[in-house]
Amino acid sequence: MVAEAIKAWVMEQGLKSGDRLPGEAELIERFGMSKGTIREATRILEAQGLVRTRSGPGGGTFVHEMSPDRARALLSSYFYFRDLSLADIYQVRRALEPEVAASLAGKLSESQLQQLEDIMAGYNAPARTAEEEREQHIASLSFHATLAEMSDNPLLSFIIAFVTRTLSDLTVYRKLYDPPNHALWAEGKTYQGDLLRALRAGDSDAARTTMVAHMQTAQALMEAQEAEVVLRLTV
Amino acid sequence: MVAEAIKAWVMEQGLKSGDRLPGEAELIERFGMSKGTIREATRILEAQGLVRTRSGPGGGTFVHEMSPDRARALLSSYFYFRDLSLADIYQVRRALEPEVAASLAGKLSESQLQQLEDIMAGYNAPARTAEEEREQHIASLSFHATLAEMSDNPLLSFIIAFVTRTLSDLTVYRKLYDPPNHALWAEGKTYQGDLLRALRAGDSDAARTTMVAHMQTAQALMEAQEAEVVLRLTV
DNA sequence: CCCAATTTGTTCGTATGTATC
DNA sequence: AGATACATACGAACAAATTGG
Repeated sequence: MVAEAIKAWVMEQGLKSGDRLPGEAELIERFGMSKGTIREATRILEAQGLVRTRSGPGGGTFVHEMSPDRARALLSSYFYFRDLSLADIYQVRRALEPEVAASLAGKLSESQLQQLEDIMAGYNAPARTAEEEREQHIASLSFHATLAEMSDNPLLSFIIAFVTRTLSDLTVYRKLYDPPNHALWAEGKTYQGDLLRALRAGDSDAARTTMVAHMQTAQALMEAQEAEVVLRLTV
Repeated sequence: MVAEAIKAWVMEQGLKSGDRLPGEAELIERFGMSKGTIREATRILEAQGLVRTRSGPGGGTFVHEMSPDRARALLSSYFYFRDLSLADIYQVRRALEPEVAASLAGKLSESQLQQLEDIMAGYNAPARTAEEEREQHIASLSFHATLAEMSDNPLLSFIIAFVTRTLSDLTVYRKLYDPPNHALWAEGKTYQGDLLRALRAGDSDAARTTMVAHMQTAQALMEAQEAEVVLRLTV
């Protein structure tokens, strides 16, 4: 396939992000294909997020560093036909997030800690409507994604961002925020406060055990809501 | 973009894997675009692994369930510009693999256990050439990918398959198998034997602690090799 | 503000390849 | 073998976007 050939050529040339590929005319000549075929090939590379094209003078096709969001979207379509359960997702969260918390204890700048506190401030007051409840639920998940982004491990950051985003989608899609479960929810917020204190104090063990407890609470909360939804649907 | 429109239409229709999309002619009519543009769109969907096309009568474009390997390849290109270190990869492995081992203890059929033993048999005898060492290294990683596939958690399976494959690539690319480090390597094999016994016995705690120890050994092995490589290159 | 040059984007007509009946 | 139904490929013309004078 032509796209593969172009991709191989680009890697062989050692092109970096931002570098320009030859224009359509030159690619046609170099690979001996018609314009339409070359265009299909560049579209394929674009769909894979490897390249981006602009028209106009100075335009063309450029090597592009895939955004985390694009990678997440591509991976999502892999799981489109594979149904992930809450238990599946939380098995991964329970294993990874305590590890992240422990590794970041004492390593965060004051502005980073402040950023996390700002997110928490978004759900200090109890939600009164289902709408508010949904927003707070999402914000609380973004707390975890933000924390993961502060890790200098890009693999770990990506996985946790992916997992929390998937959980957000599930929450909204299946309305897992309604009805509100205030008791467990408040307990979850307490854990996040404890976690922040441990991170600031540089107490790695406390951060880990707090996160473990938080994950258990969150999973219990979500699974209770899920059971509730099923009940509502079947009765 | 047309590809997005088609994708949305497919999801709206609730088409499942194997279902046929309208032919080019009908797509042209339905989306009001020319042949070439429609073709580019289907190529984009094909590149994302959502669709596959066949020529001939009864051919056409079909909804397709993305293969794990395709998903892995797409995700790999995300990390192409982001350099993953051994420490990054092992931070994830150390957190996830013991969890997998614990959750599978006592749950595997005899034929699954046999499959794992067969893989181990491939590196019973010590390697004598660098070539053999490389093959054994890869086989030992496939032991972990195979174990992960036995989990009924598709998210966990995918992540571990991705991580072990990335590690294989790194190993080959940076020749981390040469020179052989027999002492640590033998120790790693012992752990895998212990692990199999724990899995067969259904001892979940033993499986977990064995895997933890194995991960530590493996990371130490790999990092020692990495240091060795750097030394050879700089001296 | 408009014009001209450059480069991708789209269309149409036609021809070829490929698999099924 | 031949007809049919479909994707694949080519080429030439035209459209749209962007930049610089």
